[in-house]
Amino acid sequence: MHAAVCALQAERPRHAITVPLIAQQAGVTPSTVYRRWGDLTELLADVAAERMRPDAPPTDTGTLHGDLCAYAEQYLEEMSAPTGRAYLRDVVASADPGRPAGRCDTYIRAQLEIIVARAQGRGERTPRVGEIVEQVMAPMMYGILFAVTPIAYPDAVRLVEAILARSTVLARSTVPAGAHPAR
Amino acid sequence: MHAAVCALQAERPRHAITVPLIAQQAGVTPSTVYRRWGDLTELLADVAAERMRPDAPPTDTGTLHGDLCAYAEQYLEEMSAPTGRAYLRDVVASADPGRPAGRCDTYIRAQLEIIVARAQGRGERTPRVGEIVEQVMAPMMYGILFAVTPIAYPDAVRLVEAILARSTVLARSTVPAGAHPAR
DNA sequence: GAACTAACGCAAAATGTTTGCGTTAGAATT
DNA sequence: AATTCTAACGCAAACATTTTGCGTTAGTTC
Repeated sequence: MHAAVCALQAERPRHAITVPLIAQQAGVTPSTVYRRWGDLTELLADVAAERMRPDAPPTDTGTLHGDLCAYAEQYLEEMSAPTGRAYLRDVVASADPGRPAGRCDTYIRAQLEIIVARAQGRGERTPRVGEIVEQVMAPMMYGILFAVTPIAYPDAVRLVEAILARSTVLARSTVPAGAHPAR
Repeated sequence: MHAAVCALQAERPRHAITVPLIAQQAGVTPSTVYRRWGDLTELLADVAAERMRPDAPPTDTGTLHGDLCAYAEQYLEEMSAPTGRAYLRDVVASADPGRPAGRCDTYIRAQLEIIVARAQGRGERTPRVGEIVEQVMAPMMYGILFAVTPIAYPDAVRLVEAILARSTVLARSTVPAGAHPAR
């Protein structure tokens, strides 16, 4: 079923995708879709959330700075494109208590968790995952979904460097100078 | 027409609102609605964006800290409620080039502009509006739209105090000590 | 092995959406 | 002031989608 939706999304604009079409593509009747998902909105939200599930751990560049930049930039590139924005819209549009949007949040945190754990394993000082979500991912999401002047590649780097600079400053005031590299 | 939508939203769940219903409430025919807005999604997005237009300047508490807290808390209270979340969803769901979501961003920045200008008029040092959007409003939006553990009242205060603390720190390194109060 | 459950297909009914055509009200032009 | 033009609307028919009742089937439990 998810495959059917993806196939149609690849060849038609969003507003031209209907439940009967999906049903036909998937070889079932529309009533099956309606009974399982309720309506088109929920189905698309479910598919979009599933598509956002990471298929691999974030790339390991050797430094926290590199890992965060790579992750943020890849996410931005994916979600600021028309296709990605449509996924985000579909995910947010759902009013389901199953909360496809919540799954996105979970996926993001899981990836960041890996990056942070790796950095700590290398002895790097790191912000908490919640802080990264708040100060890097959230502004990017806002930029993608709301901002009139769209957010761009360098902004992602700036956000990452800002939070790293802050955690360094904080660190300097709580641990002896020189206990860890400047970045 | 907007009044008709609001009236229906006040007495029915979101999924029970249809174009023919709105048309009847507004005393027009459905075709009028379809021709003007295209579909229900766009109409709801338009109405939701309009409802977010501020009807008054932000309350003046006498300090930047107080103004920002008041604004952030009022916004959070409004948008984290089921009704407000529905507005946000409707706004984001639109794929219109007219970008109802962009209007929200504009409204927010306009209100923050007022708060910042007032603070500067009092001689307070302030973050830029863009920074406040990025570090206070964006995390709140993310919390409302995505987070599994919902964002709450104290978080808004924390976000405001964090950005003010940062701008104070920055200030200390670029202007003579004592040139402005600690907060 | 029989009863139960959940999910599905089918088809009809209900509801929502699109479109062509005629009308009207207001603005612009002469 | 009369005329033309335009944009928006109502109406109604054609069309598409959504909902629902009923019968069937596959898988599960007792």
